[in-house]
Amino acid sequence: MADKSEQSAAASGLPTVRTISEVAGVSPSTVSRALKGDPRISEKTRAAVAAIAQQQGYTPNAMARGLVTRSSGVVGIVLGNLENPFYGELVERLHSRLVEIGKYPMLLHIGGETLDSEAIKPIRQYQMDGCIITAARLSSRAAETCANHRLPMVMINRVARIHSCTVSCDNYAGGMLAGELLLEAEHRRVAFIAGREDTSTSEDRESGLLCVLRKAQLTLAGRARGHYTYDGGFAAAQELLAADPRPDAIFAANDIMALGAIDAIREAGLGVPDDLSVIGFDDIRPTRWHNYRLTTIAQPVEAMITRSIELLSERMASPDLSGESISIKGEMKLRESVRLPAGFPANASPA
Amino acid sequence: MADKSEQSAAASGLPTVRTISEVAGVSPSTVSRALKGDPRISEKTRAAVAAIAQQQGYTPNAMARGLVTRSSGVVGIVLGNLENPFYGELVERLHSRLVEIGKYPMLLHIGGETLDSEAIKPIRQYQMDGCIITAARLSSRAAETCANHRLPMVMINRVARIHSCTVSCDNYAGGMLAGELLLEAEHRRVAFIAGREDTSTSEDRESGLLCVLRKAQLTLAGRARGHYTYDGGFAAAQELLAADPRPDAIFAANDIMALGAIDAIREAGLGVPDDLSVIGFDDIRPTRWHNYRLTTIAQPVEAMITRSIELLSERMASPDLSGESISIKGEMKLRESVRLPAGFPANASPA
DNA sequence: GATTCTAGTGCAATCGTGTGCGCGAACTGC
DNA sequence: GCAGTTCGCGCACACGATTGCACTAGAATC
Repeated sequence: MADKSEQSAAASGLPTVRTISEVAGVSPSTVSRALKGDPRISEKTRAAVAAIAQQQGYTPNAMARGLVTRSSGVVGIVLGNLENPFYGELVERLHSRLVEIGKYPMLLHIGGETLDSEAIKPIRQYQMDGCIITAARLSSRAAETCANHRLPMVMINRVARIHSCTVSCDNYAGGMLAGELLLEAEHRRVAFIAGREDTSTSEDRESGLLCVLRKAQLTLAGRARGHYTYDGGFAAAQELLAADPRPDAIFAANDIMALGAIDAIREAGLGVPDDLSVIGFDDIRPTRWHNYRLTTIAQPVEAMITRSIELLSERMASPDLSGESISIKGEMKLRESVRLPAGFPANASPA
Repeated sequence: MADKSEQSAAASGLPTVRTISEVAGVSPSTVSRALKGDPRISEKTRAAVAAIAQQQGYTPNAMARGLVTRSSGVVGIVLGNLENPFYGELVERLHSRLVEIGKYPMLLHIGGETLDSEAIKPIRQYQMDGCIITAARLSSRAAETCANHRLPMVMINRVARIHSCTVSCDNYAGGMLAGELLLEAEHRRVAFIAGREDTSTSEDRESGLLCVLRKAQLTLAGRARGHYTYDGGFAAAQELLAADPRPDAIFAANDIMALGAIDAIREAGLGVPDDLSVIGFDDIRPTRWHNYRLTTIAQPVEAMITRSIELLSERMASPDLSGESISIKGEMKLRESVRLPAGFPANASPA
């Protein structure tokens, strides 16, 4: 017995259940149960074990535990392009919420490209409990792997092409909000800067805008692609400005492109919002910078994360729950890149 | 035998070494060795095992492996405030380099605050192989924990208060570069916007600047704190502009603050670089935005990451290597926020 | 042809934790 | 006082991969 204890101590130097059990004079299983609060263990034993564990600085080995419970406590995270501050904010909050529920996030992938099966290998290697995906599309093989593995998965701002959960901002309603504001500000030549080809977010935001325009018997005064980047937005705005007559308002599918558009408009010698109004989507930090003061539709990040964690937790507890899609309304943030409608109260939000 | 195989298959559905071994008609140990390329296994057996593993879609269980090898393949990552795009860029590249060497990054902490011992718990739980820390300070207890654990650790842009490795930009030389450029541009009233109180990066950049000024028999024309944020830089610039005579150039300890400063200067009705030159540090994406075109000292991110991974790899292989500090020179990026020195070639870099 | 050597493989223990089942003691009820 | 129940705990195995050592078969040597 003493030999065994010395062996394990020599092996890693860190206390294990056996270390604790020998000090406490009980069996390893009792230690394990005591620390998990198993009701079969007497309160007296429990307290004694807990005290010794505390004093020895015991921390359970997550790998050993994961091996037998088949639950590693690890959640995979796939991030979009971090040049867009939106994802930075997202991952920061996601991280703390995951830690709160006792899970730790492992980075699977960063960047916008399609997620291939190589990138999701660690999901199987580490027997991940779940996965949160933002702004990337799974390759068909990768999706298949996830499905076979019955991996609880939540996609943020992505439509589900496979059986899974999604949480997104109500992009269609957001597009409508933007359109309504621009119409109230008496704009009639509204142009749109789209994101990437394959993203439903950009499409939905555009559809919302179009719906509102149609009701007012208007059509789009211009349309260009901005690839969700500043440079893309800049170039797209230049393209739109070349039209004759030029648009009097631009709605960009996200903030980064809107900022690019503002700079392009100004570089063309025009003023925002004097000559053109610009409205974005996301409400990232730089929209508040004094140079921009961009009016935008804020994504309800807090609510989206709360729901994502809920959906994920539920499915980690019962993997057979069916897929669910949640859509949350965004909120208009009125700043100074849109000409205010006549007699419009500065601090009110349009319905 | 058949029973056992069916049991393990039923347990998880995924192939294990045993599954492979039974199909191949060899023992699990042979499978393990064959897949690791052990020279004792004949080429014929190796190929057969590899083929079956491939066909069955076998992926080794990292937790089981980690349990016995005491190496989890996980590397902890501590990130600074992701509102600063610098860290976004950093983590994106760190991630891909880590994956290249077969390690996976787990997020330990995001944000600028001191790292307490709660946040680094997963290091022990998951028996992490190493840790990369950017822009956060360890609490004394956390540092002690790392030291006891002999955790290979590399800090990026942080001075080591404990026995470990650091990789940083040569902040002092960078400060000198900035100072020299401003003097060549015939500025004589140079002000500085500092970062947070406790950061050596800000201090070193300031010292470099001061050294150059001193040589030219000048002193700082102003100094304010910007807390490494846009708003902080904005407010700091306002404070500096209130001085009489006001500075004719501002060096900010990082780009985000420099951008805030530019906006403050313009909001005060002054021009950049006509009335004041502004220079930053980091070379984040927004410095290239058309509205700013900020001259800055670029951190050698690629080189810094390469060295960090090297240091970490070496120490994961031999944990007893002693601490090492590497400092890499940054590079001046000439843009338009600094008035060009008379007769200064636009595309040359100052010595 | 016997012996030594080597290449190739299998056995069994191990890492640290969780858990089904069994066992003894105490307690209850009549 | 005895049977049945409950309570508290330990035994032993499992999870999936790695690895030291033993073992076998064939080759090489004398």
